[in-house]
Amino acid sequence: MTTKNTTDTNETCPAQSLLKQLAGKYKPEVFRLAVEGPVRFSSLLKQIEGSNKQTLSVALKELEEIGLLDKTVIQLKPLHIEYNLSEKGKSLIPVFKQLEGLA
Amino acid sequence: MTTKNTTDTNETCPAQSLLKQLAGKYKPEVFRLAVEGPVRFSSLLKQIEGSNKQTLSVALKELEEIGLLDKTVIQLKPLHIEYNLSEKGKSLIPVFKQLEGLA
DNA sequence: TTTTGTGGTCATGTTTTTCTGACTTATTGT
DNA sequence: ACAATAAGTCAGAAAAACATGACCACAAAA
Repeated sequence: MTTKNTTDTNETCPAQSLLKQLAGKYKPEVFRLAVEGPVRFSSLLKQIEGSNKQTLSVALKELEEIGLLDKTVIQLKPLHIEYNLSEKGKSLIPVFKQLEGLA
Repeated sequence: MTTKNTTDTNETCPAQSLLKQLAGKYKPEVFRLAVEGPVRFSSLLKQIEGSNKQTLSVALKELEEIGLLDKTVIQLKPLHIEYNLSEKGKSLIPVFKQLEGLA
């Protein structure tokens, strides 16, 4: 495993980790939908063809963890949760735009 | 029930595939080095810590396939091959720059 | 002649990611 | 009472990505 560095972050390339985190299944899709407005778990499940709970759940959790989405409990009574693009998330919009232009 | 679909082409998001193709192991790293000048198989293997032939080989092949790198045989006698950033590849530089700024 | 270097492929493992189906807590609808 | 919706979790299986070591052709150096 070539363990040679004290800090275990062999990240010579800054884009590497971010890129990996963004590329996960459904993530670009979720991001794109979140740009248009708040998104919800069950709606995403229906909107994203072939998606499944587990993967979507992990995708949302990770997008939240890296600070691109904010999770908000809107109501407890009929449980209602929303995910919104954070400021950091918004700062990624131009990157996506460029990417889409090249795809 | 994860909605069964007749047509199996679920590419609603244009950034999706490109993002996935860029995020593979060593790929951002290779890209970054290719920005600085032509890169070669064996040099990359040494430069990229913990890299292995197989994965690197696949990475180069895929970067070539999606048209980001151009492969050139420089010499046959002592076999010498170079990979250079293509025009499409160069057009991705600003995207990477932005990504690095946010990472 | 054996080793070194370039640029890989191939078969086989291991690891990570993704998928499936069952289950949960709580509320509203029939 | 029973089913449905919301927003998930959990265990296990399948698929995709990644790593390892052997091997190949060819050339040059020791």
